[in-house]
Amino acid sequence: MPRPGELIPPGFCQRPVAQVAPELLGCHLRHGEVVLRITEVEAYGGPGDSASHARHGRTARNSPMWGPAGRAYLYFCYGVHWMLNVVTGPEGEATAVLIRGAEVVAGLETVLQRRGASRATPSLCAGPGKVAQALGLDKTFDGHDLLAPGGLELRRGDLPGRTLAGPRLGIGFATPEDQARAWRFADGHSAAVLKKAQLEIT
DNA sequence: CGCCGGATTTAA
DNA sequence: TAAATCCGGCGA
Repeated sequence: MPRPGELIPPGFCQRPVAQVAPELLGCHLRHGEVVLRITEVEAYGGPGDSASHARHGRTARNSPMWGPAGRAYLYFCYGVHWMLNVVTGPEGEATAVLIRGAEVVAGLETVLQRRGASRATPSLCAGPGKVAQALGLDKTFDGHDLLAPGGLELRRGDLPGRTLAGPRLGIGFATPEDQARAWRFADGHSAAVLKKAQLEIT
């Protein structure tokens, strides 16, 4: 990953979701002074993936998934949390990557305030709801272009120390085959990864 | 470590 | 009207 800090080019996100997802590890999410380094992600397929929000076709909520790659798809979960996804693949395919964990690179004071924490710990941004909260995201960022300067941006970071993979979390409603798919990826050298023991070296 | 409530949106 | 790509707090 040459030139850390540079905006990710559109071609990066236009590839198949299972290929893009692990390569997002180490990339940076920037919103104002806050910069997070991605440590854990999950790939979600289109209508054929019974774990995906796209499984019932296009709806008002998931419409950003059908749009161009590199856009944000944000949705509200369990009445409490916002979840950030990066749309991937060709337009109309409806695939996306859920950002599940991150480390703080810059803007720690702001992150601590948003998270209601007094000091940095490995779990400060470990969990999809925590990532969105740390970045100060909500509905207004749904559909936002992450590859253009301004607002929330996706930028080059560094490479993960070691890539781990395993089944996705919280998808008990999906078919056994889709539950078994190893579409959760994490940086094995990072502490900001939930249920790390369930992952294996790739 | 495991259970449990929170609080809202969504779509079958 | 159930279920949702969770989180933090509490008790053991």
